[in-house]
Amino acid sequence: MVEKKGQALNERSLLLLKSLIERYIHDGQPVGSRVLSKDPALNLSPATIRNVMADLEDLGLIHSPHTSAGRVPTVSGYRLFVDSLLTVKPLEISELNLIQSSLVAKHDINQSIGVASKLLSDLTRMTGVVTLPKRELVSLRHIEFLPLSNTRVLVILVTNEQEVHNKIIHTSREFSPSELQQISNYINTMYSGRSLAAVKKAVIEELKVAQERMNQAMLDVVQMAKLALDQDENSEDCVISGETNLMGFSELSDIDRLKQLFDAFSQKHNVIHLLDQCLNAEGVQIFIGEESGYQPFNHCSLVTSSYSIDDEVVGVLAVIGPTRMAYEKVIPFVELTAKLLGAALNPKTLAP
Amino acid sequence: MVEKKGQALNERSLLLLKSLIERYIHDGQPVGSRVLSKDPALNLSPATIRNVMADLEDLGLIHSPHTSAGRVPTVSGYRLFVDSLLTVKPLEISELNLIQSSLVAKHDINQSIGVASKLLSDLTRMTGVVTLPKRELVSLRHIEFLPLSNTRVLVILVTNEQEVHNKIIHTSREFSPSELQQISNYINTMYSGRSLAAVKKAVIEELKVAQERMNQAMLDVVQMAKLALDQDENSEDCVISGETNLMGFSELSDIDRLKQLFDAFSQKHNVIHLLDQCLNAEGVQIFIGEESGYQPFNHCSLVTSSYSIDDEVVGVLAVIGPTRMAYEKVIPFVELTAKLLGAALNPKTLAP
DNA sequence: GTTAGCACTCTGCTTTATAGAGTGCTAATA
DNA sequence: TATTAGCACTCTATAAAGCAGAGTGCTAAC
Repeated sequence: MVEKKGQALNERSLLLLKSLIERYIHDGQPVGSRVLSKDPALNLSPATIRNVMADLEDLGLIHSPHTSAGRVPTVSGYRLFVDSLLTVKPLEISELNLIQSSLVAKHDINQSIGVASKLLSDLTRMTGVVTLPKRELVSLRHIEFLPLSNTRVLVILVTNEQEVHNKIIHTSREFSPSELQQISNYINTMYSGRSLAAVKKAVIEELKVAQERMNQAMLDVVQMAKLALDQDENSEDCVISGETNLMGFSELSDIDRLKQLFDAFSQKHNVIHLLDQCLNAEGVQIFIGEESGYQPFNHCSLVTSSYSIDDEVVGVLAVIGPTRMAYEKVIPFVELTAKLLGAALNPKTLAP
Repeated sequence: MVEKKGQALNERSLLLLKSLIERYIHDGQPVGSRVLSKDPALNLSPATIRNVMADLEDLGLIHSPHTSAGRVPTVSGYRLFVDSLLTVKPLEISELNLIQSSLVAKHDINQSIGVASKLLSDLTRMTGVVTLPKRELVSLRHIEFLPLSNTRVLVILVTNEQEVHNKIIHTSREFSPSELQQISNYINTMYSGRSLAAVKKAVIEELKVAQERMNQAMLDVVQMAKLALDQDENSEDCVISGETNLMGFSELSDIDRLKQLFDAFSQKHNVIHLLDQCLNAEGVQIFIGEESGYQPFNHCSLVTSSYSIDDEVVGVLAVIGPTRMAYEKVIPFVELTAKLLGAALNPKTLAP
């Protein structure tokens, strides 16, 4: 038995680990050999179980808070569990219906995002986050310039049927309403239908050409377009709901830890940065405890999934909760919500 | 002494109450007769102080957590304190400068509100709230309609130089761009410069007239205007910052209480409703403990002030913290912030 | 009216005792 | 050789007991 240390685990050890973690997730208390011995799937005596547990502890998969206290999973233990041991549980019909009906209802983008975030938090009783669709990836439908006072111009940017942005830019000189009209006409005919990223790229290209050719009219157009497309920094990039749900969990009941967590939620940019990493990965991705690399989430897990509009990944959503969460339910739930949110945002699937 | 019960308090008792509350606010622990006897302003023996404290307790101004524990102020005690005993402390120059410079900087309305809220929370190390200016009270500068698909129309509403709203409305029939142009021209010439409330009233009046005279063109105009002006329900009406600051206070360290408090913050509408009550009152208003009548705030105090643009009250700001807060500093601070926020939002004081 | 003195009460902390849970090790068993 | 029963041991959690300290209310003296 001692020689086995560090070697691959056999079937029985894995089954035992699975059983232990399931039990711990359910009860929230360190699991001892006695309770596990009653699991009919194992059918082992407490003594044998203790031997196996000692092996698992040597491998760093479980850990004993103190001598007389059963075992709890470590991060590595959870990792192994979600990667290869987990039996995902199909969603209940009622939940499925709720998600479907909530997201299908007529909403603009922001409302849909809000609904999704609230669904995530309400149904899991944890915290839900949804990032807004990356602006560069949606396409330009229509742009409009309205003169305000002096050199200030209001830009209205319609990205698809549902979504309208507005912002104020400061131009280098004063433009007349008809000039502005001309400029927007030009941009609309040239670029509408293309993605904002593509438009931005094209505009920068045009800028060079216009400068070379000393084409003032063209220069006005592209400079204006550039100003209009430049990112606004302080835009709210994600919607978080159900923060207070996390206050109920005993593993997060430490007030300092909670403060860090809630500070993180109100800062947002760190959360966004973390989620942005998932933009590339398709499907569900999980961060357990310190795996997120973000200290306030050390005692939390994130179950994330990117979501796509028309097969293009545009955003990420996630459920945040204590490491001890019902992964087998949360994972399929996050997966489905991502899928349905993507569908709900797709202009093609919307009634005109 | 016994006959005095229920009668007006003499000078000395009030001075003692003041001293006691100041001490309690400073230390956060029940104040006993021994410590108060060392206050040179009182110059009384512990025994005498105990007698006076017994009177104050009979009057419900202070309260003893248990037999051997000094006294703490009750809500009535705090009330008397802030109403008649408090010596407000002038702001420090550095704070004054910070507020001034932060608010004077060029911002649009939303940014100014955010800055004010953050100032309130940062400088008090408690929670800051600022309601957005009541929309009815600002005046219409410009309105514009852009056709989207079918019967959907994008409304751009410019209320003053800094502020732009946009929303989508559904019209009864399809309008051509030129029709929309005509309609907006008409509304702009007729109503711009008037307050939104006045415009709304006038529109409803016109609606009747147009219906009577069967004037279809006019009917189109006013119906469109009405749709454009109707309130959007789910608009975010206030900005809260520094929620997590409240996690540091021992009197709020109960996790259930905190949960209630944070739920209240994320719901917002109850907070807004509470603050709306202060719209009528000029100057600083204070709610201590249960006085707010809103259960989650039972262990908190609110120091509120309305703020005005051009002598017209348009919104409210507040600091929320534990009942045991440094009122003498918070009050002048809230007062000043309200004044400077109002000035910062006044278009007349802004550079064109 | 004010104050010193004193018995009394209540908290908060430390100490001690006890029951219970769970372990690791050893020796017996299949 | 793998499994199991048995047992001494460790650690926690909880309650009970003891004790110092803070503060009070009351009485009697000033």
